[in-house]
Amino acid sequence: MLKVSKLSDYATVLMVRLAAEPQRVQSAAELAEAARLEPPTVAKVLKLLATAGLVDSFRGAAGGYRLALPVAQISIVQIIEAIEGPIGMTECSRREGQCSHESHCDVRAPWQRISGAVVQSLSQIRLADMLAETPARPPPSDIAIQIHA
Amino acid sequence: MLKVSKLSDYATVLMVRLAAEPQRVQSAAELAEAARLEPPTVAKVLKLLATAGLVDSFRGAAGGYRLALPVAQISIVQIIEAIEGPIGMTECSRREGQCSHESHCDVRAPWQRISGAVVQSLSQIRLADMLAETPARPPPSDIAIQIHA
DNA sequence: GCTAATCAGTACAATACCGGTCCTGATTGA
DNA sequence: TCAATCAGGACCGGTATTGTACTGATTAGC
Repeated sequence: MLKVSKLSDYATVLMVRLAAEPQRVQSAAELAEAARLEPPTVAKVLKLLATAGLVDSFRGAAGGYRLALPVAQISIVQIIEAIEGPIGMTECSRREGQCSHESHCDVRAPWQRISGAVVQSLSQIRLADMLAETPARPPPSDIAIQIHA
Repeated sequence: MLKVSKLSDYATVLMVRLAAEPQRVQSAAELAEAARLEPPTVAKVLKLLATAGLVDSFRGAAGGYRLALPVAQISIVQIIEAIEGPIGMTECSRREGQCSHESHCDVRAPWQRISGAVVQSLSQIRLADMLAETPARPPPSDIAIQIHA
Protein backbone atom coordinates (compact mmCIF):
# COMPACT_ATOMS: atom_id res chain seq x y z
CA MET A 1 0.00 0.00 0.00
CA LEU A 2 2.99 2.24 -0.39
CA LYS A 3 3.63 3.02 3.22
CA VAL A 4 6.68 3.49 5.32
CA SER A 5 7.49 0.89 7.94
CA LYS A 6 6.35 1.30 11.52
CA LEU A 7 9.96 1.76 12.54
CA SER A 8 10.18 4.80 10.28
CA ASP A 9 7.03 6.14 11.84
CA TYR A 10 8.49 5.64 15.30
CA ALA A 11 11.66 7.33 14.15
CA THR A 12 9.79 10.50 13.28
CA VAL A 13 8.05 10.46 16.63
CA LEU A 14 11.37 10.18 18.45
CA MET A 15 12.99 12.82 16.29
CA VAL A 16 10.18 15.23 17.08
CA ARG A 17 10.66 14.54 20.78
CA LEU A 18 14.37 15.18 20.50
CA ALA A 19 13.73 18.29 18.47
CA ALA A 20 11.53 19.70 21.20
CA GLU A 21 14.60 19.96 23.43
CA PRO A 22 17.48 20.04 20.99
CA GLN A 23 20.26 20.62 23.45
CA ARG A 24 19.27 18.14 26.15
CA VAL A 25 20.51 14.56 26.17
CA GLN A 26 17.58 12.19 26.58
CA SER A 27 17.99 8.51 27.37
CA ALA A 28 16.33 5.81 25.30
CA ALA A 29 14.20 4.77 28.28
CA GLU A 30 13.01 8.31 28.81
CA LEU A 31 12.07 8.70 25.17
CA ALA A 32 10.30 5.35 25.19
CA GLU A 33 8.13 6.39 28.08
CA ALA A 34 7.33 9.77 26.59
CA ALA A 35 6.36 8.25 23.25
CA ARG A 36 4.72 5.20 24.86
CA LEU A 37 6.77 2.77 22.85
CA GLU A 38 8.59 -0.35 23.94
CA PRO A 39 12.12 0.44 25.13
CA PRO A 40 13.88 -2.21 23.01
CA THR A 41 12.16 -0.93 19.91
CA VAL A 42 13.15 2.61 20.72
CA ALA A 43 16.74 1.52 21.27
CA LYS A 44 16.82 -0.14 17.89
CA VAL A 45 15.45 2.92 16.13
CA LEU A 46 17.80 5.31 17.88
CA LYS A 47 20.76 3.15 16.98
CA LEU A 48 19.81 3.33 13.31
CA LEU A 49 19.42 7.07 13.55
CA ALA A 50 22.80 7.36 15.22
CA THR A 51 24.45 5.25 12.53
CA ALA A 52 23.00 7.58 9.93
CA GLY A 53 24.43 10.56 11.77
CA LEU A 54 21.09 12.15 12.54
CA VAL A 55 21.53 11.89 16.30
CA ASP A 56 24.56 11.90 18.56
CA SER A 57 24.78 9.14 21.15
CA PHE A 58 26.47 9.34 24.53
CA ARG A 59 27.32 6.18 26.41
CA GLY A 60 27.61 5.53 30.06
CA ALA A 61 25.73 6.92 33.01
CA ALA A 62 23.64 9.97 32.12
CA GLY A 63 24.08 9.01 28.50
CA GLY A 64 21.46 9.18 25.83
CA TYR A 65 20.72 10.83 22.53
CA ARG A 66 20.59 14.31 21.07
CA LEU A 67 19.93 15.73 17.64
CA ALA A 68 23.12 15.96 15.61
CA LEU A 69 21.84 18.69 13.31
CA PRO A 70 19.55 21.73 13.45
CA VAL A 71 15.91 20.87 12.91
CA ALA A 72 15.83 22.89 9.71
CA GLN A 73 18.51 20.69 8.18
CA ILE A 74 16.87 17.32 8.79
CA SER A 75 14.35 16.19 6.21
CA ILE A 76 11.85 13.36 6.31
CA VAL A 77 13.66 11.55 3.57
CA GLN A 78 16.80 11.35 5.71
CA ILE A 79 14.86 9.78 8.54
CA ILE A 80 13.16 7.26 6.28
CA GLU A 81 16.39 6.31 4.57
CA ALA A 82 18.14 5.95 7.92
CA ILE A 83 15.62 3.28 8.88
CA GLU A 84 14.73 1.58 5.62
CA GLY A 85 17.67 2.24 3.34
CA PRO A 86 17.57 4.10 0.05
CA ILE A 87 14.18 4.89 -1.36
CA GLY A 88 13.23 3.30 -4.65
CA MET A 89 9.79 2.53 -5.93
CA THR A 90 10.98 -0.63 -7.65
CA GLU A 91 13.94 -2.92 -7.17
CA CYS A 92 15.62 -1.68 -10.30
CA SER A 93 15.26 1.93 -9.21
CA ARG A 94 18.07 1.50 -6.75
CA ARG A 95 20.62 -0.75 -8.35
CA GLU A 96 21.02 -2.96 -11.35
CA GLY A 97 20.99 -6.70 -11.53
CA GLN A 98 18.13 -7.11 -9.08
CA CYS A 99 15.47 -7.92 -11.61
CA SER A 100 15.43 -10.68 -14.20
CA HIS A 101 13.33 -8.55 -16.50
CA GLU A 102 15.80 -5.73 -16.66
CA SER A 103 16.95 -6.40 -20.22
CA HIS A 104 13.48 -6.22 -21.73
CA CYS A 105 11.71 -3.90 -19.33
CA ASP A 106 9.65 -1.07 -20.75
CA VAL A 107 9.00 0.86 -17.60
CA ARG A 108 12.33 1.08 -15.86
CA ALA A 109 13.13 4.63 -16.88
CA PRO A 110 9.70 5.96 -15.90
CA TRP A 111 9.90 4.30 -12.51
CA GLN A 112 13.28 5.81 -11.85
CA ARG A 113 11.88 9.21 -12.61
CA ILE A 114 8.92 8.58 -10.35
CA SER A 115 11.20 7.52 -7.52
CA GLY A 116 13.14 10.72 -7.92
CA ALA A 117 9.96 12.73 -7.77
CA VAL A 118 8.88 11.10 -4.54
CA VAL A 119 12.27 11.59 -2.96
CA GLN A 120 12.24 15.22 -3.96
CA SER A 121 8.83 15.80 -2.47
CA LEU A 122 9.84 14.11 0.77
CA SER A 123 13.09 16.03 0.96
CA GLN A 124 11.14 19.26 1.04
CA ILE A 125 9.56 18.35 4.35
CA ARG A 126 11.87 19.02 7.25
CA LEU A 127 11.78 18.15 10.90
CA ALA A 128 11.14 21.81 11.67
CA ASP A 129 7.94 21.61 9.63
CA MET A 130 6.70 18.60 11.55
CA LEU A 131 7.58 20.23 14.84
CA ALA A 132 5.64 23.33 13.88
CA GLU A 133 2.59 21.27 13.10
CA THR A 134 2.52 19.03 16.12
CA PRO A 135 0.66 21.29 18.57
CA ALA A 136 -2.40 20.77 16.39
CA ARG A 137 -1.66 23.94 14.54
CA PRO A 138 -3.42 24.19 11.20
CA PRO A 139 -1.09 23.36 8.34
CA PRO A 140 -0.49 26.73 6.74
CA SER A 141 0.42 25.95 3.19
CA ASP A 142 0.33 22.94 0.98
CA ILE A 143 3.52 21.53 -0.32
CA ALA A 144 3.94 22.14 -3.99
CA ILE A 145 5.67 19.40 -5.85
CA GLN A 146 6.97 19.74 -9.34
CA ILE A 147 7.21 16.49 -11.20
CA HIS A 148 7.66 16.97 -14.88
CA ALA A 149 11.26 17.41 -15.74
CA MET B 1 12.26 0.88 1.69
CA LEU B 2 9.20 2.69 0.50
CA LYS B 3 8.59 0.76 -2.64
CA VAL B 4 5.53 -0.38 -4.49
CA SER B 5 4.80 -4.09 -4.67
CA LYS B 6 5.95 -6.20 -7.58
CA LEU B 7 2.34 -6.62 -8.58
CA SER B 8 2.04 -2.86 -8.98
CA ASP B 9 5.16 -2.87 -11.07
CA TYR B 10 3.74 -5.62 -13.25
CA ALA B 11 0.53 -3.66 -13.54
CA THR B 12 2.34 -0.71 -15.07
CA VAL B 13 4.09 -3.02 -17.51
CA LEU B 14 0.78 -4.49 -18.61
CA MET B 15 -0.88 -1.11 -18.84
CA VAL B 16 1.89 0.15 -21.07
CA ARG B 17 1.45 -2.89 -23.31
CA LEU B 18 -2.28 -2.27 -23.50
CA ALA B 19 -1.68 1.40 -24.14
CA ALA B 20 0.51 0.60 -27.10
CA GLU B 21 -2.56 -0.79 -28.90
CA PRO B 22 -5.44 0.91 -27.17
CA GLN B 23 -8.22 -0.40 -29.33
CA ARG B 24 -7.17 -4.03 -29.59
CA VAL B 25 -8.38 -6.66 -27.16
CA GLN B 26 -5.43 -8.66 -25.86
CA SER B 27 -5.77 -11.87 -23.92
CA ALA B 28 -4.09 -12.44 -20.59
CA ALA B 29 -1.96 -15.22 -22.07
CA GLU B 30 -0.82 -12.98 -24.89
CA LEU B 31 0.12 -10.19 -22.50
CA ALA B 32 1.93 -12.64 -20.25
CA GLU B 33 4.09 -13.84 -23.10
CA ALA B 34 4.81 -10.34 -24.33
CA ALA B 35 5.80 -9.14 -20.86
CA ARG B 36 7.54 -12.45 -19.99
CA LEU B 37 5.50 -12.86 -16.84
CA GLU B 38 3.75 -15.93 -15.49
CA PRO B 39 0.19 -16.24 -16.82
CA PRO B 40 -1.49 -16.74 -13.42
CA THR B 41 0.18 -13.64 -12.08
CA VAL B 42 -0.86 -11.63 -15.09
CA ALA B 43 -4.42 -12.87 -14.70
CA LYS B 44 -4.49 -11.73 -11.10
CA VAL B 45 -3.18 -8.28 -11.93
CA LEU B 46 -5.58 -7.80 -14.82
CA LYS B 47 -8.49 -8.79 -12.64
CA LEU B 48 -7.58 -6.14 -10.11
CA LEU B 49 -7.22 -3.54 -12.84
CA ALA B 50 -10.61 -4.52 -14.24
CA THR B 51 -12.24 -4.24 -10.82
CA ALA B 52 -10.82 -0.76 -10.51
CA GLY B 53 -12.28 0.17 -13.85
CA LEU B 54 -8.97 0.85 -15.53
CA VAL B 55 -9.39 -1.88 -18.13
CA ASP B 56 -12.42 -3.42 -19.79
CA SER B 57 -12.61 -7.18 -19.81
CA PHE B 58 -14.28 -9.37 -22.40
CA ARG B 59 -15.15 -12.92 -21.61
CA GLY B 60 -15.43 -15.91 -23.83
CA ALA B 61 -13.51 -16.94 -26.89
CA ALA B 62 -11.44 -14.11 -28.36
CA GLY B 63 -11.91 -12.30 -25.10
CA GLY B 64 -9.29 -10.34 -23.26
CA TYR B 65 -8.56 -6.87 -21.97
CA ARG B 66 -8.45 -3.37 -23.29
CA LEU B 67 -7.83 0.05 -21.73
CA ALA B 68 -11.01 1.55 -20.38
CA LEU B 69 -9.80 5.14 -20.57
CA PRO B 70 -7.54 7.29 -22.75
CA VAL B 71 -3.90 7.06 -21.79
CA ALA B 72 -3.88 10.72 -20.81
CA GLN B 73 -6.53 10.09 -18.17
CA ILE B 74 -4.85 7.24 -16.33
CA SER B 75 -2.34 8.19 -13.68
CA ILE B 76 0.19 6.09 -11.85
CA VAL B 77 -1.60 6.59 -8.61
CA GLN B 78 -4.72 4.96 -10.02
CA ILE B 79 -2.74 1.91 -11.04
CA ILE B 80 -1.01 1.62 -7.68
CA GLU B 81 -4.23 2.02 -5.75
CA ALA B 82 -5.95 -0.54 -7.95
CA ILE B 83 -3.40 -3.12 -6.86
CA GLU B 84 -2.47 -2.12 -3.32
CA GLY B 85 -5.44 -0.15 -2.08
CA PRO B 86 -5.40 3.44 -0.93
CA ILE B 87 -2.02 5.08 -0.47
CA GLY B 88 -1.06 6.20 3.00
CA MET B 89 2.38 6.55 4.46
CA THR B 90 1.21 5.37 7.85
CA GLU B 91 -1.73 3.34 9.07
CA CYS B 92 -3.45 6.36 10.50
CA SER B 93 -3.12 8.29 7.27
CA ARG B 94 -5.93 6.33 5.72
CA ARG B 95 -8.48 5.74 8.43
CA GLU B 96 -8.85 6.11 12.12
CA GLY B 97 -8.76 3.46 14.79
CA GLN B 98 -5.90 1.54 13.24
CA CYS B 99 -3.23 2.67 15.67
CA SER B 100 -3.17 2.38 19.43
CA HIS B 101 -1.10 5.54 19.71
CA GLU B 102 -3.62 7.70 17.94
CA SER B 103 -4.78 9.59 21.00
CA HIS B 104 -1.32 10.80 21.99
CA CYS B 105 0.43 10.90 18.65
CA ASP B 106 2.45 13.97 17.76
CA VAL B 107 3.08 13.27 14.13
CA ARG B 108 -0.24 12.21 12.72
CA ALA B 109 -1.11 15.50 11.08
CA PRO B 110 2.30 15.85 9.45
CA TRP B 111 2.15 12.33 8.08
CA GLN B 112 -1.25 12.90 6.59
CA ARG B 113 0.06 15.97 4.85
CA ILE B 114 3.06 14.02 3.60
CA SER B 115 0.83 11.27 2.26
CA GLY B 116 -1.17 13.87 0.39
CA ALA B 117 1.97 15.31 -1.10
CA VAL B 118 3.10 11.91 -2.36
CA VAL B 119 -0.29 11.13 -3.84
CA GLN B 120 -0.35 14.47 -5.56
CA SER B 121 3.06 13.94 -7.07
CA LEU B 122 2.12 10.48 -8.31
CA SER B 123 -1.16 11.67 -9.74
CA GLN B 124 0.72 14.03 -12.00
CA ILE B 125 2.37 11.15 -13.81
CA ARG B 126 0.08 9.59 -16.38
CA LEU B 127 0.24 6.50 -18.48
CA ALA B 128 0.81 8.68 -21.52
CA ASP B 129 3.99 9.98 -19.91
CA MET B 130 5.28 6.48 -19.31
CA LEU B 131 4.41 5.43 -22.82
CA ALA B 132 6.23 8.42 -24.25
CA GLU B 133 9.34 7.47 -22.36
CA THR B 134 9.46 3.80 -23.19
CA PRO B 135 10.44 3.83 -26.89
CA ALA B 136 13.58 5.69 -26.02
CA ARG B 137 15.13 2.57 -24.59
CA PRO B 138 17.70 4.29 -22.43
CA PRO B 139 21.21 3.43 -23.51
CA PRO B 140 23.49 2.38 -20.68
CA SER B 141 23.06 5.50 -18.69
CA ASP B 142 25.06 5.11 -15.56
CA ILE B 143 22.58 5.64 -12.81
CA ALA B 144 24.82 4.65 -10.00
CA ILE B 145 23.06 4.81 -6.71
CA GLN B 146 25.10 4.62 -3.60
CA ILE B 147 23.90 2.10 -1.10
CA HIS B 148 24.87 2.77 2.45
CA ALA B 149 24.83 -0.61 4.05
C1' DG C 1 38.99 1.50 41.68
C1' DC C 2 34.02 0.14 42.07
C1' DT C 3 29.41 0.35 40.84
C1' DA C 4 25.43 1.50 38.42
C1' DA C 5 23.50 3.33 34.38
C1' DT C 6 23.43 3.32 29.61
C1' DC C 7 24.50 2.37 24.79
C1' DA C 8 26.19 -1.32 21.18
C1' DG C 9 25.69 -5.49 18.87
C1' DT C 10 23.87 -9.86 17.93
C1' DA C 11 20.61 -13.37 17.82
C1' DC C 12 15.99 -15.09 17.75
C1' DA C 13 10.84 -16.12 17.74
C1' DA C 14 6.22 -14.71 16.11
C1' DT C 15 3.62 -12.58 12.95
C1' DA C 16 1.96 -10.58 8.74
C1' DC C 17 2.29 -9.76 4.14
C1' DC C 18 3.51 -10.81 -0.54
C1' DG C 19 4.15 -13.37 -4.51
C1' DG C 20 2.76 -17.06 -6.99
C1' DT C 21 -0.18 -21.12 -8.13
C1' DC C 22 -4.23 -23.79 -8.78
C1' DC C 23 -9.08 -25.01 -9.12
C1' DT C 24 -13.89 -24.46 -10.32
C1' DG C 25 -17.48 -21.99 -12.53
C1' DA C 26 -19.50 -18.55 -15.84
C1' DT C 27 -19.49 -16.43 -20.31
C1' DT C 28 -18.89 -16.01 -25.21
C1' DG C 29 -17.67 -16.80 -30.22
C1' DA C 30 -17.34 -20.27 -33.67
C1' DT D 1 -21.98 -28.06 -28.51
C1' DC D 2 -17.27 -26.99 -27.76
C1' DA D 3 -13.24 -24.60 -26.86
C1' DA D 4 -11.31 -20.40 -25.31
C1' DT D 5 -11.29 -17.06 -21.90
C1' DC D 6 -12.33 -14.37 -17.79
C1' DA D 7 -14.15 -14.38 -12.63
C1' DG D 8 -13.53 -15.50 -8.12
C1' DG D 9 -12.03 -17.90 -4.84
C1' DA D 10 -8.69 -20.81 -1.81
C1' DC D 11 -4.17 -22.06 -0.81
C1' DC D 12 0.84 -22.29 0.32
C1' DG D 13 5.73 -21.13 0.76
C1' DG D 14 9.07 -17.48 1.41
C1' DT D 15 10.48 -13.32 3.19
C1' DA D 16 10.37 -9.07 5.69
C1' DT D 17 8.91 -6.85 9.65
C1' DT D 18 8.26 -6.49 14.37
C1' DG D 19 9.31 -7.09 18.85
C1' DT D 20 12.17 -9.32 22.47
C1' DA D 21 16.20 -11.03 24.91
C1' DC D 22 20.86 -11.41 26.03
C1' DT D 23 25.68 -10.15 26.45
C1' DG D 24 29.35 -6.91 26.30
C1' DA D 25 31.46 -2.20 26.22
C1' DT D 26 31.60 2.48 27.93
C1' DT D 27 31.07 6.25 31.07
C1' DA D 28 29.87 9.18 35.34
C1' DG D 29 30.02 9.51 40.01
C1' DC D 30 31.30 8.05 44.55
